[in-house]
Amino acid sequence: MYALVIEDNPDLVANLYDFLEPKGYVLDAAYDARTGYQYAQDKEYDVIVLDLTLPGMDGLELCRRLRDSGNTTPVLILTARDTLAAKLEGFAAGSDDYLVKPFALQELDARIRALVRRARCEQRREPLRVADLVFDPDTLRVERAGKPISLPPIPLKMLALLIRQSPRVVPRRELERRIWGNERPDSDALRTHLHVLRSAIDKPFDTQLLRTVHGLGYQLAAPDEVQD
Amino acid sequence: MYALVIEDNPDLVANLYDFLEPKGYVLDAAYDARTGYQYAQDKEYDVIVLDLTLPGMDGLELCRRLRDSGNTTPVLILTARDTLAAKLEGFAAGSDDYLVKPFALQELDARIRALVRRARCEQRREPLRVADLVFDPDTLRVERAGKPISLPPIPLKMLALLIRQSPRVVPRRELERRIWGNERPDSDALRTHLHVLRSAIDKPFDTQLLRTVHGLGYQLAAPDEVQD
DNA sequence: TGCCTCTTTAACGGTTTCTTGAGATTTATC
DNA sequence: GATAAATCTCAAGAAACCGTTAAAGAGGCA
Repeated sequence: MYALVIEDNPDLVANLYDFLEPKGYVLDAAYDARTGYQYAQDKEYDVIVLDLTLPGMDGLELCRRLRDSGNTTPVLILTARDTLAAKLEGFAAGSDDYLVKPFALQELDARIRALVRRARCEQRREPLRVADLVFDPDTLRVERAGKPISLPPIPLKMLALLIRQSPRVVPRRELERRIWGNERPDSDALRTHLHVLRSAIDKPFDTQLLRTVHGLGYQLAAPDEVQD
Repeated sequence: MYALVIEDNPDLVANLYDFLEPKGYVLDAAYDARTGYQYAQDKEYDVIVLDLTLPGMDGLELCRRLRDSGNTTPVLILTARDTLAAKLEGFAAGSDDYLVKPFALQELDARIRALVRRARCEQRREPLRVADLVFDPDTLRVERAGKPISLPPIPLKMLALLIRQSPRVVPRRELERRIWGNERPDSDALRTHLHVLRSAIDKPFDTQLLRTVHGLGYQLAAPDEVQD
């Protein structure tokens, strides 16, 4: 789980590292608002933990800007301001949760997990479809036009990611991160796996579902949803 | 917005009605756990507000059973138990938020809204529009007057920025900063990209949407939104 | 051990996109 | 109107990106 901590108190950040990393989090920390905003825009996180009193920019302003720019990563505000008005402002700025200092690290962990569980929207248990392509997340079976298709693990994972997001254009970086996490290969292996996936699900058929959006990412969608 | 309140204190329930219904909620109330569980299974709610101390069954147990039976409706726990252990138990049972009594009704409202926003998985974001120009932030599709338009990444990003801010005049510096961060190119490349964007979305049509405000910046707006 | 599949790395050619710079045009100001 | 500053337009070389293929590691399994 990837989390971005935007907080200017180094002691608190150190605490978070100590407590959360053993639990499987991968943390990035930003000590001022500008850096935090930049990180949030450049990388994909599962959650952003945000302090409100920051050098550079108000935390609320940061949250608003993220939302304005289309970023939907869950935001948990962590602050000493405990007035009702402050909380309401926090939610109005587009945050998802508001935790008042001092707080228990375990509660923070629990709240983050609850948030991420929600935000991933993975409740779907029925087969997913795009045009005549079907993917069953339970059995991991893939078929197109009734014909079963077998895929190696990585291309299968890519398909799962893409079909869940369909017809969204999934940025290349996001795909890489969801597949390899932090230790992505040195080379551009994504292209090769994508080629395998494409050969399996598109090549034998005449309508193409997996499209490349040059410089941006990949998109799995029925032709009538995209039309050029 | 449909909410189910499972709570045995009639005064509190009455308060919730008074406060939430004018805000557009439609409330169902259950005064014991068994009834609450029944309601939750029979109808679809946007959110369930759950007290923990209930006649019939423990609130946590109710929450667990809901989750076990595949119900993914957001659950907000509302209780007087404010120990850390109780909170952790609440989240472990599958709830999404935990609010300790006494609480402000406005905070409850804010938290419910945040939850519902998430749970609806509105990752299918609404297309943005200015006059007959449409931009879909998910699929990155751009069209004007029904005709699809294809754009390179940077002009596309500029369009995304401008259309989100419409009809604000966005200063040139701000555009540059949002696109390149701090390492902007040496030359004035912005103009070229702007030119590409303009050729694509304005040139083939007779009303001009992307205006230059000399000395200040650029503005994307329908003609009737601008004062000359 | 030997065969198999999967993953990674590397290289090529083709394509799209980005930057740069220079000349033409517009706008503000006097 | 004239002038300076800001902006627009355009084309060409540089850089980045993409699809494809091949071959070298890595690991499972008989």
